[in-house]
Amino acid sequence: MRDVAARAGVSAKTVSRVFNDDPHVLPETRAKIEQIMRELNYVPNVLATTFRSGKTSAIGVAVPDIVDPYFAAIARAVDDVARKRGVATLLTNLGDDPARERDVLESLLSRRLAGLIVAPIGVDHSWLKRWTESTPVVFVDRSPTGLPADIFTDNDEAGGHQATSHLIGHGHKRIAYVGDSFHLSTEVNRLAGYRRALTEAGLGFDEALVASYVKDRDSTRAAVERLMALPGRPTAVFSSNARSSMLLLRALPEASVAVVGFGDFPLADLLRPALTVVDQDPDQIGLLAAGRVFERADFPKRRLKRTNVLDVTLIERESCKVARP
Amino acid sequence: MRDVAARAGVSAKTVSRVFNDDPHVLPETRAKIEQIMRELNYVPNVLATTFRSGKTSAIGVAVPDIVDPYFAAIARAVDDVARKRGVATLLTNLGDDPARERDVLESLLSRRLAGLIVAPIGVDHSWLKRWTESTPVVFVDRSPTGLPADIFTDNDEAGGHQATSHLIGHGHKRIAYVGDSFHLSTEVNRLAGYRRALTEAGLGFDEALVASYVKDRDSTRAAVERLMALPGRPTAVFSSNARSSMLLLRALPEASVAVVGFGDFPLADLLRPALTVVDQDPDQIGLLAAGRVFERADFPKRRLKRTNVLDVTLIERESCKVARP
DNA sequence: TTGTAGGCGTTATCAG
DNA sequence: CTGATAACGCCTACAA
Repeated sequence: MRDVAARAGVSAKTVSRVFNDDPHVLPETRAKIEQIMRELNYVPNVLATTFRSGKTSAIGVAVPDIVDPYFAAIARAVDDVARKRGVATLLTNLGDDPARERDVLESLLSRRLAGLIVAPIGVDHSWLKRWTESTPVVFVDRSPTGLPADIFTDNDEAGGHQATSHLIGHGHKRIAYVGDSFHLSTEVNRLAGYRRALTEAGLGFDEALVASYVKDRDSTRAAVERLMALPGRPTAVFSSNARSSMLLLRALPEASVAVVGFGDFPLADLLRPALTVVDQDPDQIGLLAAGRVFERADFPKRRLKRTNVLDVTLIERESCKVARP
Repeated sequence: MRDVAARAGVSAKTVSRVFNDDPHVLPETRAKIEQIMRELNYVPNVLATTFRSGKTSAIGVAVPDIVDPYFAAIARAVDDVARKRGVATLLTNLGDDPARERDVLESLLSRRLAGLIVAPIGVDHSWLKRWTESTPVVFVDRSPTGLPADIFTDNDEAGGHQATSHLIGHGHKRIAYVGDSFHLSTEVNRLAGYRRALTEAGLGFDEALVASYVKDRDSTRAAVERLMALPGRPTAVFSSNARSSMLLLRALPEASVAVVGFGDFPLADLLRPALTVVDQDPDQIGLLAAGRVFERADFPKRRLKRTNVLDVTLIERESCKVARP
């Protein structure tokens, strides 16, 4: 900037004004400076600007796993919204270690972002309080713990209920539940919905039918073997998330049990049998969360509903129809 | 920091020293300061540090589309490497407008990252030159244009040749090529491989068999209809990328033509027929690219091979066997 | 319309 | 081993 100012025979402040579209600059002065900026290939130091002003024109997104199409879709939806406002989106992977969540998030927050959207993996977010005083933080998919904050999530309980009821409607009486970890609000709620559906149908809840650590090929295989060897062998399975569904389809003996999954994913409809799913709307969640971040930033005092639950819908395909009991 | 220094009765510099593990601090002074830092919940301002030092402990990754599992895998692999070194990864979506590529990348670079990994969408990267003087930039998947730079890419030509030869081996003589845009080096090379295989087999290259704008449902449908109505109707298709493959499988009349795709994707093996693919190794690319960034950062003078081409391998499944001519 | 002074939080330098 | 001072590049406030 110094060089530009020197070459143009003006002060640094005037150069700064040109960049910030300050109207109080003579057109000719402006033209000259712009010319020299191009020549010198000058790009203002965003860092210095941010440092000085305390805010960057970027929002952060943190998700457990960027490879998961659900989170990728949320991230892209956020990016679309931010892009329209000329704001950059910085995405980061949380990984699978809850203990590192704080480090990763603070590394983002310390860049003085204009906002942060997070699908958490941790079990305590009270430490986030001091950050929320200066940066709007919006949760997606999973609720925060120990912190009041904006959250956009799916109606997991209703979805679990819908999926299970649908299988019951197809005549199944022994329905297994397959999921991964239980420290997430989503899983807890989906299991609750599953349980309620069973109870309402007078089927009763059997703990043996719950397989809760389906995370990779081995654990999936083990879970399937255990379930299939059960005295009252299940004729149907409710898979509580897309990752588990994909693993399950690989491990299940072909067309041996009916399946309904929570969460649609690419190609689910091209499988044989095509997978019946409870469809979430990650694009919508990303859209709303990004909108909320900007709304909080623009109108800090506005009172808004913190908890926002989106409806889910069942997409009936074929996998719920196989193996009628 | 000021508060901490005041409370500890030392200067700011000493506090700074404690943070930077400077050995020239009395253990008791250090203990006292650490104590007070905890009490005050002091977190150093990364921005100020970066601003001052000119380098952040973060690397950037920019990809065309984060929803594409290939790019998501690269990003996660990079993150894994960076995480082990205690470096954060900032990911960003380039989108589909080549004109915006520069803005997005400069917004990343101006944060003074320790390095940048980019799968470009643009057609000119000469402007990046001034940045590469201060920041290691490594390309992945697609080559840069107008700029010498590190690049890790698949052997696209060999892959195209392999896929096409494989179909020829199954007796096909009319093999279509389906891809998306042609301004990418990857597509150009895959087409070249396709062409070479045809020529080597004495089959000749027929421009009518090339469908180059398969980007969404409509364009895919149109392309398939055109190809199927051709006088010499193709009995096989080489799809030059995973996105096109997924679209194609949806649009193709069931089991009507043999297919080999470039790029594996989740569930490709569970489809009926299971898709035969040329397998890339995005994890490996991410790993190598991240390694190179750090190597360039640590040893600026070391001479390294710029262009790095990774081998691809054909995974034979079923889709290449249907519709034998 | 343009310029000057001061400071954002940290660290390098050099002195004590 | 510790401290004072200056500087990183920019912007706000104020002055000319």
